[in-house]
Amino acid sequence: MKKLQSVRGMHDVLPPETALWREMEQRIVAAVEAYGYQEIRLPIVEHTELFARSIGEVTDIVEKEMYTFRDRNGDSLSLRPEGTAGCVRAGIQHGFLHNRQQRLWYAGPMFRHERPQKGRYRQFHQIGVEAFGMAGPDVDAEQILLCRRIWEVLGIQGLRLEINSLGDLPDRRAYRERLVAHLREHRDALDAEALRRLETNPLRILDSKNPALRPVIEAAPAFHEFLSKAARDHYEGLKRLLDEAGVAYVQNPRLVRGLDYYNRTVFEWVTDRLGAQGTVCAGGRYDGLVEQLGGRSTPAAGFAIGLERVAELLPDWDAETLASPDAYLVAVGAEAERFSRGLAERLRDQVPGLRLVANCGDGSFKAQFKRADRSGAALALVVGEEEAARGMVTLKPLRGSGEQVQLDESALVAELRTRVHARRRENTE
RNA sequence: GUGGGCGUAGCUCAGCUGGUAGAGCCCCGGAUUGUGGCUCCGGUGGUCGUGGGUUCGAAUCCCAUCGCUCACCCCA
Repeated sequence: MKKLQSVRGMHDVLPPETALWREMEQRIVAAVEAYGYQEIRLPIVEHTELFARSIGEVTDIVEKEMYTFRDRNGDSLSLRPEGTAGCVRAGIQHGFLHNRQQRLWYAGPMFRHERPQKGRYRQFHQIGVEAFGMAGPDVDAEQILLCRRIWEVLGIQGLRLEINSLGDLPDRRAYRERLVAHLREHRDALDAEALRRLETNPLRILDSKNPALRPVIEAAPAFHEFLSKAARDHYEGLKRLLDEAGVAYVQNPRLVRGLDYYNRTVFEWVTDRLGAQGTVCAGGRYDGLVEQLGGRSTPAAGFAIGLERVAELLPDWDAETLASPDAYLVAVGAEAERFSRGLAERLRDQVPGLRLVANCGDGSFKAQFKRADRSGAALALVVGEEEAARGMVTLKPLRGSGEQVQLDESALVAELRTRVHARRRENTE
């Protein structure tokens, strides 16, 4: 039989690494909620049409990266390649974008059929936020500040913020036309790649690394000359807000998007520590999307964080410790086992947040202590015939200093409460 | 879709110019009759990714194939 294996580009997260992920997610969510964003839970599968209409028919994502399949009744469905489309769809469907502001966040897996490499997977995970009903650059700035706070609480340093304005749709159309015209005039100077992009995504040609194209690219019209007054003011407003907040940024006029729905502000947080996939977080405005999907015209802005990439940048948290239980209950002998089963349940009742492993599968004191040690527990609780007969429990610290002591149950509960509390505080600092 | 690197025990790897498989870690037991971590002793565990070829003989050489990985491309 062929060896069973996970699908290419889709990975398991195992303990103790899962503890790192939980910690990371909890901190991000806490930061997001500190700005009043509320959680929305969305389906992983949507009608294919939703993504075609929002992300864009001719984008790489829609053309060749979506997991698309037929439902039993013939509908074309797709695994979501990103979160914004579903969020907007839900907003329109339930009418919660009408005439009001909304700040929402979501988290979960996204799917793109790409060739996997470092930082790029076929199932990857994002936490994203979307804000609706706010047209000014203040929300853009707020979201960038939110990002900064997230890096702060995660202890991640050295990210570079890049920003740009894509202008509004008419600006972009006008620019695109002029750019295509310019490139057509110099068709002979273009390479095969550029010629292909001329039809699909001409803005991308500006990114070409081929030095032979440099003269043509430098002679191309500059986009910022095509920005409308309103878009320019918006962009200037954003920069002023960032300056006031003390956020450092780099203007990158070549920062564009693989998704068609963005307009005006786009930004990315980038690292050079991850190899080729350096974008850790990307976002921007998409004022036209709600209307494009059939809702009433609604300004909107959002961003998404790539969790696999962020996880790679995390400081050295001690996964073993985060994942390990507080105590391991050792019980040897029939009487002791009986007593310890009841004891374990009472302790879980009375000590909030206690993570207690009760020994299963018999074993000598020696064997059970070995298990206790390997479980990573800070404490061993020991019940032998002697303790069981007297209703006592021996508490033995397994890490650090401290002698073992015999306690009755209420003293044990008190002791565990203070230890668990102290440990929780430690881990959230 | 294209290219580079790599596939040997659960994990990390060694195995030189072909002579038919090893270490460390992990796991289990013992030295310690109610006490883990250190040390020592013993043990479990591999169709050498898969298929074919060359050869008396292949983990080792050749071909194919699959997988992983990194990069191009694209993006979170």
